Formats: sequence, structure tokens, C-alpha cells
Amino acid sequence: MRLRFAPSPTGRLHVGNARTALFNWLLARGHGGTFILRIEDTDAERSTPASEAGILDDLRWLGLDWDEGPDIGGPHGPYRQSERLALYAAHADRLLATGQAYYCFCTAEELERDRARQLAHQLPTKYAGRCRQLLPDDAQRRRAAGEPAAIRFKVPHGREVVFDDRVRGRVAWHTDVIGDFVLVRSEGRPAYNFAVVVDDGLMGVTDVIRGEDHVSNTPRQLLLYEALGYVPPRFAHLALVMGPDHAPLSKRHGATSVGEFRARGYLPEALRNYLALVGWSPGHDDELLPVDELARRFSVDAVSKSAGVFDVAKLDWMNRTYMKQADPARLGALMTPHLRDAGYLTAPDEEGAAFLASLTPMVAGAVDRLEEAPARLRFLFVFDAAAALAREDVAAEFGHGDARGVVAALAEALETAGPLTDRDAYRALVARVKEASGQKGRALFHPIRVALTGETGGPELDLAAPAIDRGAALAPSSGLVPIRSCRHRARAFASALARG
RNA sequence: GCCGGUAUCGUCUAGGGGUUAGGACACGUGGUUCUCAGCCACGGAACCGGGGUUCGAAUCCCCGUACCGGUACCA
Repeated sequence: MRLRFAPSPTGRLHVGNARTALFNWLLARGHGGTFILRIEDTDAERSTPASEAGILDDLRWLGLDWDEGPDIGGPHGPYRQSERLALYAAHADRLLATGQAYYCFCTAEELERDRARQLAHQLPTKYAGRCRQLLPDDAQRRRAAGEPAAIRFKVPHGREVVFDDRVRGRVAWHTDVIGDFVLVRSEGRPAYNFAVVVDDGLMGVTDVIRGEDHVSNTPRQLLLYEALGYVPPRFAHLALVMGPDHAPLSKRHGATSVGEFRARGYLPEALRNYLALVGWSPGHDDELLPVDELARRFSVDAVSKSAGVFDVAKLDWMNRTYMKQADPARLGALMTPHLRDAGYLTAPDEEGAAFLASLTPMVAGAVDRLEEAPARLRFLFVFDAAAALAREDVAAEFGHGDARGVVAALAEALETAGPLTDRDAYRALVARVKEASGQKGRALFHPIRVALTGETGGPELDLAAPAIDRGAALAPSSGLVPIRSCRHRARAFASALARG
């Protein structure tokens, strides 16, 4: 079984295309098949090496590796269409020689007039066939005279092309509505339908899984397989991925490229798992599936025929879930760039990295994306008692009860206590404050939270307080901005309270 | 216009001639917690419309409607 993914390097990898790549990859990996990556860069104006590199990078990030491709080669290379031009030319010659293709000298204006006339008569729009009957000698003469000519395929009349699509079943087309399509443009570049057939034929592709925008190309390609004498692959056409408004997913719906999701702090395993479930169901109720199980269970026949809406809320849930399962060191490393962007650190050394890893329990499960980590951890890096007290929600804590007494007791207890490096130390301290202030529950904890973090909400104090003091003990070389200790915070808060 | 396709909760979907039409996300309510989040429990929520076949249709067939794709010397 040989499958391929064939992107055009004209931009970042779109999640819809990523899903197509994933389905191909899943099928290959689940059946011991070969996964081929081919770059369709015949459109020289729009294709860029940077886009190609970006797409390869995004595929790798998603965990989709390939067995043959432009970077690693393979037995059926080259794997970039721009490097296969001679192959297309040779195939075009073959078709010309056997009379299955012909030169067309029609101008854009003529073509446009034909189309307008067909529309006016409510007829199918297709190439009118003006050059189909040209004598080869005449065509040769005109070409020799320098007249530009495209090469068109001679579509057989009066036939029905039928194929069995693995997701939509039997699909049939009459060749009468097809029209002689262009194989090679007048400037020499091969057209898409021609290049894919040559490539898939030569590369021995057995199964093609692609977007449903290709179903109407399929009969043309089938005709070409037949003319060229190659055995056609089995086809499976995937319904498109839509936005919430049921229009095809595009920029105006927000993030659409794999790179954007990556930058916003989605985990590759989450995006991959989510994408697998848009248009495919494992057939049971478990939706959180490790990648090897995805590959084992994936089946083209179980793919849905209808278009699916990309549901960011569900992706978020999945990402949150995967973050909870992720290795702390990995998560710490992944949130580093986000914290750097927020200005909370430069380049953490080993000690700094270990500290960041220890912070992940406060982040995982509490946020949907890693880009939210800085907000969740802000209290560690930013502490300003006066500014906090100026805030309404913070000030409100001191409008009732004995919150001031709690803060005073906290500050005092902290003067004699050692650093709160772990949960037990923190709890022992809380016990002292509780006794000294006579407060409990919310009346006890909330003032402590506010005095230590400057916030009325945030991670569990059990986790937050020890994190503060462990952060305060970090050497300047750790790469993080200085973190002030609990003692310092309580003292500053108590005096700010006294002033106010 | 012409050709092709699709239609189950708001969303992703399971199912499929007789079911209380199942799950997940989201949403609502309650519980837990110092707070937010989380977690737990509970709840509301769907077979596009019309014909036909049949004892019986959400399921099969036809029509309609809506939506999607194509209709290129784009890919």
C-alpha cells in the first residue's frame, strides 16, 4: 500500500490539509504501507522554499513522518514536481504521438467567448473543441511559426466514467460534460491533472485520500491513467472542514494553520487527536486515543461523507486534557517561549528549567492553551502591594471581617519562619496564622492569598506559596526575573495596608 | 446555467425497518474547594420537508429545500 500527501508550498499548512495528511499517514502506518511526501510546486510564482520548509516542519511537529520525500529521497524521485518536468514532457509526447492529445492554439478571448455562449444557452461549460480536428501537420507548422500552443487531452465522447469512491460509493460522470482539458500550458508547465497522474502512476500510489474539491478531477485523471496505461489508485474523497458558519474554514474564522495552533500553545498530540475525529469515528465511545491506536483503528470506510465543523471549544478541551497528562519537564520547556514573550524570563538554565517544570501542576488543567500560562503564573513574577490594594476586588477583601488581622499575623509568622519550600512548610505556617488570627476558611485563606499573590484568584495556595519561595531562592543566573519571597510580600502588603 | 455530492442534539458523531435514538464537547443546575479553573453528579437538547414502499420508516426509494464542491492554460 502506497499513499501520499502532496501539498503546494504556497503558504503554511492548513489544518484541513493537515487532516488529509493525517488520514493518509494513519492508513499507511496502520497497514505497514509507505507514506510519500511530494511537493507540488509547478506554480512557480506562488511556491516558495520557505513555505516548503514550513510545511515539512509542521508535519514533523504533528508527528507525521514520511518514507519518501524531497528531503530524504526515495526510489521514485525526485519528489518535487519542479524537478520532474522532463517526465511530464515525455508523457505528453507519448499522448501526442498516439493521437490522444493535440495542440490547441485558442486564445483566452476565444475561450471566454465560448464559455459565455454556453452559459447563455444553459449548456455545460467546457472546451468547445475548436482545435481538436486540426491536422498534425498544420499544428506543427503553426508551432514552427512561433504560435503559442497548449496541449489538450482528447476526451473520448459518449462514455461514462465510473469509480468506486471509498467514502462516497459509486460516482459516475459522462465524458460529454468534461471537455478537452489542458495537459501542458502554452508556456510549457504541466497542468495539475496531468502532473498528478504522471506522478501517482510513476510512484506506484495505490490509494489516494484527498479533499472533495478533487472529485470532479477524478474522472479526468482516470481517463489519463487509461491513456497512459497506468493502473489507477483507489480514491477516497474527504468532505471539507468548515468554520462555525458552515463556510469552508478560512482566515476569517481565526487560526487555520498548524503553525498558528502551535504558536498558541496547543500540543501536537491534542491537535492530531482532534483532527482525526473530524469526519472519522473510531466506532466506540473513547475519543482520547494515543496515536498508535488511532493508526490501528483508522479505516477509510468509516469516514463520514458530510462536512464537519472545526470546533475550537472541543479542541481546547482535548488540549487541556493532554496537558494534564504531559511530562512536566516537556511542558515547562513548551511554556518557556510564552513566558519569555511576557517578559518573565530570558534563557533559563538548568535550575530555571527545573523550576518551570515544577510549576506545571498550576498550569495544566487550568488553562486551555500554553499561551495562557503567563497570565496564570503572573503572580510569581509581578508583585506590587500598593497596586494590588488599589484594585477594587482586592480592596473589597478588607471591607469586612478581620482580613487585616490575618495579614498582620501572616507577616509576623513569616518573619520567624523559614522559606515555605514545600507544602508542609506552607501548611504549618497557615496553622500558626489560623491560631494567631482566630480566622478560618475563606476569612483565613483569602487574605493570605491576596497578601502573597496580589490577586483574588489563582492556583491553589498549597502550590502557589511554595512556588513563590522556591522561585525566590533561584540564583540570578537561572534566567528568570527576580521573584520576591513570601516574607517580603507579606511584609510589603501589611505596610501598604497600614498606609492605606 | 451545467455537473457532482451531503443532510441525526448548538458542534463532532454512534446507530440504523420495531431503540427510553447512545457518547463526547459546549450549555444549565447542584456538590467539592480559600478563589478561578478542575473534578463529581444531575439536566435540557436531534433524525431537513413532502410523498411513496411497508403491519411498521429516523433508517429503503422518489421529489423538494438548504448547504458544499467543481465548472480554468489554479492546485
